[in-house]
Amino acid sequence: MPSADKIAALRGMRDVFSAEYARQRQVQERLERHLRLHGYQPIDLPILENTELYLRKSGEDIAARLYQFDYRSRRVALRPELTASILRAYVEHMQDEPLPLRIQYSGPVFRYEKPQQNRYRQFTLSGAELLGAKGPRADAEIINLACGGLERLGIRDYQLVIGHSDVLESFLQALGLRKQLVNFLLRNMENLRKRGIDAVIASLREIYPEFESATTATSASADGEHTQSQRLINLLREMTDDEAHQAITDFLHSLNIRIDANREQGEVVERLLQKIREDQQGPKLRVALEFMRRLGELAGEPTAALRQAQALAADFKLDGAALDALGRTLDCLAEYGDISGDIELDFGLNRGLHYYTGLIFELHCTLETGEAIQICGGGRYDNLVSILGGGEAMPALGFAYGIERLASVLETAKGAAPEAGTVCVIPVAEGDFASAFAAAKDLRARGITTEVSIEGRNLSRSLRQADRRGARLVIIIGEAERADQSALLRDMRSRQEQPILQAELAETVEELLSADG
RNA sequence: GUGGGCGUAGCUCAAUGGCAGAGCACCUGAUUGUGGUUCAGGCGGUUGAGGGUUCGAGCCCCUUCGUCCACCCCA
Repeated sequence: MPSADKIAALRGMRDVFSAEYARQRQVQERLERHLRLHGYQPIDLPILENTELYLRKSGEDIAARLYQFDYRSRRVALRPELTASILRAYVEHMQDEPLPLRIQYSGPVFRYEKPQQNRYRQFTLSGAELLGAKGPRADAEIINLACGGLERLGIRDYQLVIGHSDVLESFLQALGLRKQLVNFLLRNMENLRKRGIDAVIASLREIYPEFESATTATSASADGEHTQSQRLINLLREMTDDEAHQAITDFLHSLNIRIDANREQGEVVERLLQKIREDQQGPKLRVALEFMRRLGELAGEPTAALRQAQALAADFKLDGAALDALGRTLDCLAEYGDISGDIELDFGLNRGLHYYTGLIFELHCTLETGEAIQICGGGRYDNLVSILGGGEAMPALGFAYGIERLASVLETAKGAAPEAGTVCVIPVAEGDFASAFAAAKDLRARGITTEVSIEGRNLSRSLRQADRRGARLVIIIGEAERADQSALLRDMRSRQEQPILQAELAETVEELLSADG
């Protein structure tokens, strides 16, 4: 028979086999129990959602990695995470529940990224969300819960990294930077830390050429301060976006100027306005970058890092509310007294999902290769409910573990092989299958894993197969047994066998197996 | 998106430019009702695809597809 081209699994998708499968399930089950013991109720959510759910606030990089498509004129997407779905479900069905609400979930998610070691396009997230709770107590509960799950799995050697997105974001906003620019900077904290300010500016120019003038070191228009157009520009700068927009539109109208019909008038005005405002972004941008550089250096032991951050905040005349809250969270966390991993503060920490509004944290483990691997991420997202159309804003936070990664961390520690067929029933001839199936049924009813050999090989081969597949006991039913409704029960370890009435088979097998322990 | 590695039997992989091989798996027999071993044999290939160089290409060159890994980012 001519064989057609082989169909392989899609890139980034994985087949999970016996030992690894068992390990992943075990991890999932233990975590579910752990979270349940803390009052987090499991719920199940759709894998397919309206694409819009992920576009509202997840951030561009998530959007770019979405598996999304049109299906019968609807935009749908495979979920890249579950927090958005949880909140969607909350807004849709759970707004009358008493708060705080504790929920857990587990299931596959999809992200179209380049696959590599410990990174796949489909993977499993298990997580918890604490809805309707604010303040350091709630923050500490979630962190402690996330760490507790690791301990529950026997992982005591891990690193907890805590950050706070408000410290940087509120500073950038207070500076009066354009929103686009703020978002860009938030995304590039890591970049700045690794490659320096120049690299960030270069990348800014590449992505947003309209900020070109803001990124050049010297301002060319310094001596144009008193020209009439400059006065007009200064006036516009003092207005809000809406006011300025209206002013320009009215101005053009009053002069009876018509704008090229190919372009939306509003768009032209918008661009003009943007151009006018960029010029003043330069100095602010430099202050922002300097602040980021210094903030990014603050990482390490919590008390010291926090003190340095407070000093930095004072230097830049920043109110330290976020830092105080962080300090209280750390105090609350200490009260639990069961964090056995290393704790580190990192003010440069910033996560890919852009809906975080306060606390953010990650858990890392070390693989046997010595390589660090992130196995959990989470944080606070107080405005996500209102973004998703909830009646009123609600404080909320949560975290999620990457199950495959957790399992790979445990792989080194303990690799319990899954049990294969415990009992194998071998019918010798065609006429013996009915009896064999009946015997197997009895055994399974008692919870004993049983396979029936259906290959139709001779007895020698069948026994060999049963043995190689790890059978503990073999039941042979053939011509000799047929007459008196018996079966031959063979112990594969002791190589001893005894005839047993088929009616008594299940009970005898159960006794033998329980004697094994 | 950037940079590497690898595509050879069902699977894992060998093969200084010179007869395409091994292990595992599968099948048969030694053994027609007694297993992990052993032995004998068998099945199995357009060397990812297409083009080029050469007397000769699995090997060198170009193109393309697939895949793994690193950077980026993340779980």
